[in-house]
Amino acid sequence: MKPRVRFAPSPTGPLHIGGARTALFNWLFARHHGGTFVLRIEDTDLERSTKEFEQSILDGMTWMGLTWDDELVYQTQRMPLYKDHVQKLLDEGKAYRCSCTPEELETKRKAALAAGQKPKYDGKCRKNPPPASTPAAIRFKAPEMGTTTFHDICRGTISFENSELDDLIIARSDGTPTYNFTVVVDDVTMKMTHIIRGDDHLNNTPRQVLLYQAFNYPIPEFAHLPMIYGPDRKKLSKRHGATSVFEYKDMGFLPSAMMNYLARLGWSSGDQEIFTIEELIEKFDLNQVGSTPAIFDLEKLRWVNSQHLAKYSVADLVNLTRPFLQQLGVALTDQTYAERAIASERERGKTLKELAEASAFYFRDEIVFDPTAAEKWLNPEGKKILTTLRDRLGTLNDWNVDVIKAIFDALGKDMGLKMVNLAQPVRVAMTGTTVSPGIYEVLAILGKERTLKRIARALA
RNA sequence: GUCCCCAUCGUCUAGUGGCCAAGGACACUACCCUUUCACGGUAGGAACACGGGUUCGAAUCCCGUUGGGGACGCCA
Repeated sequence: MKPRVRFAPSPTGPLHIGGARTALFNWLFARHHGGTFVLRIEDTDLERSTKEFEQSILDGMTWMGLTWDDELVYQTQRMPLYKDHVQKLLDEGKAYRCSCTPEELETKRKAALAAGQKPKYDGKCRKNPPPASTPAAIRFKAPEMGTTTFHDICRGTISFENSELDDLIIARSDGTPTYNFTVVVDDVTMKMTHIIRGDDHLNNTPRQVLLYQAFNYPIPEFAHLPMIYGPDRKKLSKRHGATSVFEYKDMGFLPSAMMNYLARLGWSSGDQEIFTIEELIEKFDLNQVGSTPAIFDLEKLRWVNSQHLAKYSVADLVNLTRPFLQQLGVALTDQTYAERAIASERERGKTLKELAEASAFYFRDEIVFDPTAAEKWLNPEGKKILTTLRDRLGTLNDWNVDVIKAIFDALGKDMGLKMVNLAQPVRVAMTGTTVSPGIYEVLAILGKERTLKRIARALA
């Protein structure tokens, strides 16, 4: 049987790293087995759900390359289905009306917590049902005794004492259904075979299993993925910095690298670190997913990104880098020039943004001098070197690495200088900084005209 | 507090009872390459949380302890 899996985000925020990882594992599982991956928008929280967030999540999925099958499913469009299911439980005496107010419940919850107890609904309305005229939420009548056990692909058998659970609300007093209820109704009616989701849902699972049983529905396979933590070992959140996938896009990470890195958080295939998307699909399966939480490591992501970057042709790299250069106020006009420039810098940036920043000097009419670098190298000694160099370079007809190197070699000998003392003032004059590709290469790419212009400006 | 989950280098992980005096990768350090910075190369430090079992044999199985996390909503 081909698996059917889903990713079920609620549109109350942009797609974040944790969600992207969950979506990725579902997607890889479906693609590996030739199954179906569907997207369900859990928008029953009318207060916080927005169309903007929904679009943002969809855009994030698209950017990551996580293509979904079938039509999008919206929970808000399935209200009749939930109503029927609620009614069914009510008719069968498996649910009851509850008129306890949220304030009342909150007070009891706080009291229980203060007394060191697990907050649980006390069953007031289960014993004394409110009159039909009063407004009420609907609660599921959960068994008070016994044990609920289910199987998890990542963790094996997990069981909870039913006495730990309470009668959860399945419909609010305004009639809208709640999460633990819709999830069960949807997963069953959408014929999901595997529920792959974050570890934080593990505690919800026994409640959901009880609902499956109440409806006499078959129970799917569960796989609770270990969570992703920040460096402080707490659930990844805003205070850990960038959490939205778009922030990573803006930092210059490639979707394939994000996929690769995220896949390796909790999953592995021998000693392999770098995977193409095709390899990921081919090799991924849930039985190689571990159960230990992982800490998000930006440095490793950068390295993975650099490995993916290395696979691109120079022409592709130019296109990839263009938007980041634009953001720096730099426009690429000459394709050949751009390719030579980017090619010279490609080993020097682990992200597209870093690559753009390192390459920007090639394209600026007036480079920006780093004060420390200028002070150190554009001193009288440096200027003397630049003056002499300008004169000698000016006589050249050919302009390539070989002839430029010859000029530097001769100049070094004539002035009795080590190459580093010769190269650095020129480097600062050309790039504004002390860091760049080989100086002959930089000059060769810049061309005679730009080179002489920049020397003149450094001398000014 | 209660319940549930987790526990191999700083980090991601390999390991499914003997092939492990624990392997790879990121990061770090040193050296090489070298006109700077990278890239690349070589070398190095660095882990089975602790205590009991089971077994001829345990990183691997069981129990406990400790530590960490998650959940305890008319949020999802």
